[in-house]
Amino acid sequence: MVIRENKAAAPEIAEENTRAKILNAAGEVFAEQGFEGATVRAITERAGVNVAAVNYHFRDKAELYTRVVVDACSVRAAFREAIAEGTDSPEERLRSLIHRFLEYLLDPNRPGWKRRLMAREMANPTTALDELVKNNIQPFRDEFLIPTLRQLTGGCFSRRQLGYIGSSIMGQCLYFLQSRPIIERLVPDFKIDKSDITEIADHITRFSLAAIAELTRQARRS
Amino acid sequence: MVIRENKAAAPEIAEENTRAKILNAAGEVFAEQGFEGATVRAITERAGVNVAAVNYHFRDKAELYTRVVVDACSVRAAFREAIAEGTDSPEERLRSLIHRFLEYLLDPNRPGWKRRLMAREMANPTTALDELVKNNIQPFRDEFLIPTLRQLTGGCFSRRQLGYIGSSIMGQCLYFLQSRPIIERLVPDFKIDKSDITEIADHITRFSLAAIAELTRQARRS
DNA sequence: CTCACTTTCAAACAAACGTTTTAAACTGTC
DNA sequence: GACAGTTTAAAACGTTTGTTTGAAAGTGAG
Repeated sequence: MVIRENKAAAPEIAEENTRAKILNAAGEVFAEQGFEGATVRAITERAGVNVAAVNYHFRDKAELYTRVVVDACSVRAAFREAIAEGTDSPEERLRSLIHRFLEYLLDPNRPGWKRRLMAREMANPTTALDELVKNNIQPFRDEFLIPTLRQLTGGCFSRRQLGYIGSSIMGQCLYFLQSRPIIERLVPDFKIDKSDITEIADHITRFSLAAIAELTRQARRS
Repeated sequence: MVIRENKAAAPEIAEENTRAKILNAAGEVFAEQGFEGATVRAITERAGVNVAAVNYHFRDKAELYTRVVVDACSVRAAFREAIAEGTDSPEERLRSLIHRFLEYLLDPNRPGWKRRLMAREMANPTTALDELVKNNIQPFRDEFLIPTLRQLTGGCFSRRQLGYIGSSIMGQCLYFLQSRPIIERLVPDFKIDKSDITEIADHITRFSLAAIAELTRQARRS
């Protein structure tokens, strides 16, 4: 039985090789050219495999795209665990949420094409965006961010207002993913590495906590 | 000579008709499908003209796209004048800037395809984005927003920090353009009309002024 | 009405595209 | 080595695409 175990594993690895090559190459080409602009021949050429391999390993080009995009947008396991971790104060909690969200959006250790594909998907949605929102963004917002904001503001604001505050925070974070092409044109030599993410997160946290504190003060005064 | 003037005008009007039809139809189709996904036949069918008309009136599909996108991103004349208008206080000025920027991004009186095309262009840049940034976004940021922030903060922050504050404000505004597909999935029945723009602008102004006031206070205390 | 220019149109063109087909090569089991 | 199943490859297929072509129709001036 142990020998059979080994045998079953071997073809899996071989299959993974061509298939993995296609997935990676496809990710890059789709990120650069979008779905329509990317050709199966460009992808297979970059992968170093034969053009028929796409239809052997995937039903068609569209299925390849969906798989690649879903993978790019999928949550890193660490993300959900990290945002679920308890932290001491609501301030600290918001800080943590913002840091984690930015890490999810901008992780420099992930291939750049995943980040770019995610940005593309947000602008030109396919069904993958449904998954991205349902699995990652909506839980982040509804289960963690808004409740934290409710704590921070001590019940001073309506659900609608908390929603707007939430969008202000998410908008600041998403700016660095979605407006990257704009930023690069505004700020020469713009790049994001680990320390930049921390700096950005620190700024957004400071700015947002300051806003919340002041808004809460004003609300309590009236 | 006057008669020749009239004659010259007449064919211009006729030419504008087919050409305008193509531009409008192209705008819609490019907004829906992107450059590669949009076919010349889909565009001409929607425009109700012959497929060869595209090459008669425009050099090729790419030139049609560029013209359409540049038009979609072009500044409304009122926008530049409005943001150049003097206002009383820096607070009022920031309010005005935010309102105008949002109106530029989200104007419900403009065809929806222009807004969607602008969002697409930001995610998948062509040369049109260079123009958009250079003509609209960079002046807005560098000539109006940052100087206003400098006034509001009374010289407490470095250029870098003012840049971050600027990005926080712009990120909040761009969120409602760029993350529209996300918002629509988070918030059922989401729509933006004139009063929504005002409400959003009011929120972003309040949030941002509160943040700036508090951050400035903290900076002065240390 | 003639003429020159403009605009429109249908057909054609050449290339590209995603996909299919078929056979060869590969792999693993008995 | 035979066999069955998997994987790879090149060629072919049918369709689509952007563009070109050549002629007809339209327009306006003299």
